[in-house]
Amino acid sequence: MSCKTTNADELMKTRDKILLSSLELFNELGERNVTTNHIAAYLAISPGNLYYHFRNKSDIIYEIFQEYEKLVDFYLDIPEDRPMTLDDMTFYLESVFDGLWSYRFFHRDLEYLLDRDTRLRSDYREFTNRCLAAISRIFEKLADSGIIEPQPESLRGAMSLNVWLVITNWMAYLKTAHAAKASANLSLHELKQGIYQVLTLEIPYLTPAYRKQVMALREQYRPTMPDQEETREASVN
Amino acid sequence: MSCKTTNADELMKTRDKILLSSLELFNELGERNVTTNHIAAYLAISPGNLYYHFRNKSDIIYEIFQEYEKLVDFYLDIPEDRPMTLDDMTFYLESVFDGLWSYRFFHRDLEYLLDRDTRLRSDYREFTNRCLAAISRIFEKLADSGIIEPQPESLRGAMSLNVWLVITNWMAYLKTAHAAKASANLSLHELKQGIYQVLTLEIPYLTPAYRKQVMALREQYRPTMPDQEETREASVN
DNA sequence: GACTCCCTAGAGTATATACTCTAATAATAC
DNA sequence: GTATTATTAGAGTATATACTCTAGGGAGTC
Repeated sequence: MSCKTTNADELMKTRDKILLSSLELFNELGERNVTTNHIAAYLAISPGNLYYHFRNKSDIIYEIFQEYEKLVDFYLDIPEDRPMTLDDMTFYLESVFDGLWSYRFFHRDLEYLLDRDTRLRSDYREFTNRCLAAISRIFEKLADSGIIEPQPESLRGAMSLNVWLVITNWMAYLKTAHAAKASANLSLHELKQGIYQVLTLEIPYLTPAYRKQVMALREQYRPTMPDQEETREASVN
Repeated sequence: MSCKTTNADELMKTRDKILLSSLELFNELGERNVTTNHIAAYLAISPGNLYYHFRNKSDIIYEIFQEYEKLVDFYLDIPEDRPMTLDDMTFYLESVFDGLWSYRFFHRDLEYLLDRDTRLRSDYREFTNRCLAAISRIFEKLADSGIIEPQPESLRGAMSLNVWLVITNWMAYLKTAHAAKASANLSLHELKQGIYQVLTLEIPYLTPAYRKQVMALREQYRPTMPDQEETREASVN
């Protein structure tokens, strides 16, 4: 998570280097703009070598998705033996957006990817359902802890879905509506302003006891500049 | 809106037929899977003919976007000379989802399209801002009419953005998480269940006077089957 | 040294895609 | 009718893309 490994690590197996570089390139350029030949060239290996390790591009993507899945599942594991704190909630939010950032290529071309790979489609479907269940469970436990008012299950389901929709669409919003120029210059910091939006959804349900605290937390993620961000261009890539 | 014109209309100019068929094919198959040669073949005209009318594929997409923009702008024109009713709100919601349906290819490959066409990028950016402003204005007028409680402007802004995120991501959610098999079988009716989600966002802000009415309205859009929809496959296409 | 197994190079291929070019035809103006 | 303009056909092209195939190197093992 913290070590900034450039892919050219000599200690790494070729197979892992392919996965890592593919993820890097996909995130940077979009899956659609990254060919297997690009990946091979980037790693300075031959296409034949790449295809020795992976049957095709879909297999690379599928394996990257499985890593993503594993990461999110790990973070969204709700401990059932203790009440939930505000810190827990913050951790979940931060983690989810971290994951979204690390595998940000995925949601960009989601529909196309799922059309091309039926394994991926059904896996992703289940993944979504697990996430929705986790979000709903978080709401439930937040209510148990007196942080938000308890809600009937049907409403909780719809609320969880809205949270999911906001989270998974936040990146696209930033890249399409926010940045005026290229889509390259986008930071994890900006992405996390999505937390502000998620907490906005919770506001009406906060208990008086916790309202102030959560509102203060939310304030920490408030977008610095609501709109204009034209000033920085020469940055990444 | 209502006339189901198949594109082979003899009365239509070739240029318009190209636009119409392109939209049809894009919606059905996704822009990424539709080439200019496909479009020409579908219309039974030559590629040369197509390129006589449009310099390139981007120009076709750009013009389709302008139609989309015009449609939504038309529907989201808020009359300032009278208070807003619940029927107005319903009309806005229905209209927005109608537009989303008619140009559904657009949001699917949004990021790629904007990367390829800078005109489109800046136009879309402004389009988004107009939509957000309209949503915010709707909230304001709903408060004026006593349908929802009035909210400070900053909260209204964040709420409007959440509404926008839910609306623009609802289609992707349906296509990726809902349908188990192909992504083809998706109906306008299902899409409009997104209205249920949008109204879910409003619930906490409803005034006692209107709560019942809006909740009843919301109920009309409740998803029929929350999840499993495997049973129908042989349908469209 | 020979055998085996894992890995790699790199040229090559079938297919697709966006787009061009030339010539011809239909429509319109005079 | 003739000139002009708008439209169309259809073959063709440069480039890209996912992927294959053959040959061989390097390291361990007997």
